[in-house]
Amino acid sequence: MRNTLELGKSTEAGGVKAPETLAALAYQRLRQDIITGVFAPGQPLRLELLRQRYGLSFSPLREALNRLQTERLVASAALRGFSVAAVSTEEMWDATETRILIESEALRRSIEYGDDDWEARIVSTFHSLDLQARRMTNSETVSMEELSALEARHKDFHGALIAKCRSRRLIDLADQLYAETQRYRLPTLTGKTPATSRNIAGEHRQIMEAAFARNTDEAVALLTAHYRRTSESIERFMAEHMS
Amino acid sequence: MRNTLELGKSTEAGGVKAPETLAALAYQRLRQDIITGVFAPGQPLRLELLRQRYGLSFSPLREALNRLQTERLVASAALRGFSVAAVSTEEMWDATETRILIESEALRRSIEYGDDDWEARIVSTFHSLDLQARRMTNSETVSMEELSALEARHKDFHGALIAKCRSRRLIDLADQLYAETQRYRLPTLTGKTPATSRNIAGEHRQIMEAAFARNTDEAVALLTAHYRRTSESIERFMAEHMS
DNA sequence: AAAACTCTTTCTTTCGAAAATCAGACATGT
DNA sequence: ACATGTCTGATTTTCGAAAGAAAGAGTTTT
Repeated sequence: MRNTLELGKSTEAGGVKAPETLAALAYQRLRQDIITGVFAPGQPLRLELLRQRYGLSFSPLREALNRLQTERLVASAALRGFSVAAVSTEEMWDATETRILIESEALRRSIEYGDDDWEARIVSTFHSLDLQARRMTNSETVSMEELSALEARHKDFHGALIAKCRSRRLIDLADQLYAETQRYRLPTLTGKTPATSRNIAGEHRQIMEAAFARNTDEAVALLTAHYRRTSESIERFMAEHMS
Repeated sequence: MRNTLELGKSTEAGGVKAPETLAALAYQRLRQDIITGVFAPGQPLRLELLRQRYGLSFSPLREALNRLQTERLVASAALRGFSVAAVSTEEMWDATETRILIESEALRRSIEYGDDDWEARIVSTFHSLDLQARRMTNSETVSMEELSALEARHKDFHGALIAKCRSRRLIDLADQLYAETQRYRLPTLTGKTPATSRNIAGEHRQIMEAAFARNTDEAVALLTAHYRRTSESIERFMAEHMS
């Protein structure tokens, strides 16, 4: 009896491609479940548990876990299996500052090489993000679906900013670091829903406008401040609420 | 019958740790064989072949290949297996410029935080590298062992420069990018043995001295020029010798 | 001859069981 | 009581076989 490789064919929005092997499927689902906090930081990832949860065998799970390990979302001890990577302010800051380094350079190059198409995509993703954010501030209840939709739009916007940097490596690294830092912004960790404390939309707009004005240094400074503020806010929260 | 996990216990020099699982062993050996050109760029990596070559089963090999894929040393098509990542001037330059970005920042921080211990290690590794290089320029024949010894010393020196940057991520990224760029410096690709065309030792010494003088901008500029010169030289060679 | 189809071969991918290892409980001796 | 050693159950890691997919050869059809 075998899982007959009938995988989701829909090429969904938000940059998620249909997996072509079970290992790729395991990677996507595990990654998502770690990023969204379904599995808590530090929690052991027992193979048997995952096998049941995803209906897969050891091999594809193991491959997925190995990939996630190199992305620092999963930790593993020699013969003691895997666990969700732990969180700490040190790790958060290292991820944040590395992300700033990568995205600053990527943004510089994108501004240099960016064309009409680039601007169009930024405007479009900014608008989608803004719309989703407004929709959520108006309603009292925030569903899980809306939260992940907001997250997807947010990711799209930041992706659009650096899309024209002409470096596969910078884009992939930004992607990785986005996933790492996303874990720290989770309501399960910070207790509050995003977009409440600061004027996030305003910061995004400022970055966009500086980029369009080809004001490179200004755009980079704004982006840097944007990321540092977020991490500082999380650091404050963690200091208060965790012993 | 099973491979009884009796792994090399010796903690060898050059930053190679004894593997604790067969998957880790497979990773190390495969990585080395790809970096040193035992497997040519673009060459398919058939599982059966690897199984025989390393005396391992599919599972550990597959895990190793997956890890190497995220490091861009191995490429894989959906259901068509793995192959050694192809080489191209575009990829080389992307790797080079990304490396410059990472190591420049890492060097800046290392200079800021570096202590006596840091300087000592740089002096020591520079000396070892210099010694090995002199040994090789004097003798006519260059053995494979000497070449890999030189490579190890070279890696140690560049590692020592950025060792005190206080960022796991920057160090690991530098490591990865070192491996990527190393493939382009291979005699099998460039035709010539290293350290012949330029005054490599002199460039290294300049970087070291600028770092010790806490002349940050100068050190970074020298390091950048060092890497760009190498890639330019390889690019010239490739343009001449490959159609 | 070109296109479409089937068959065969080759290879990857997945599975589930077997082996190896670890962690903790229990017992033994000092 | 405190080490020290052994056993046991849980878990990871590895293996080899089986299933599935792709590429190419040969065959038939248009």
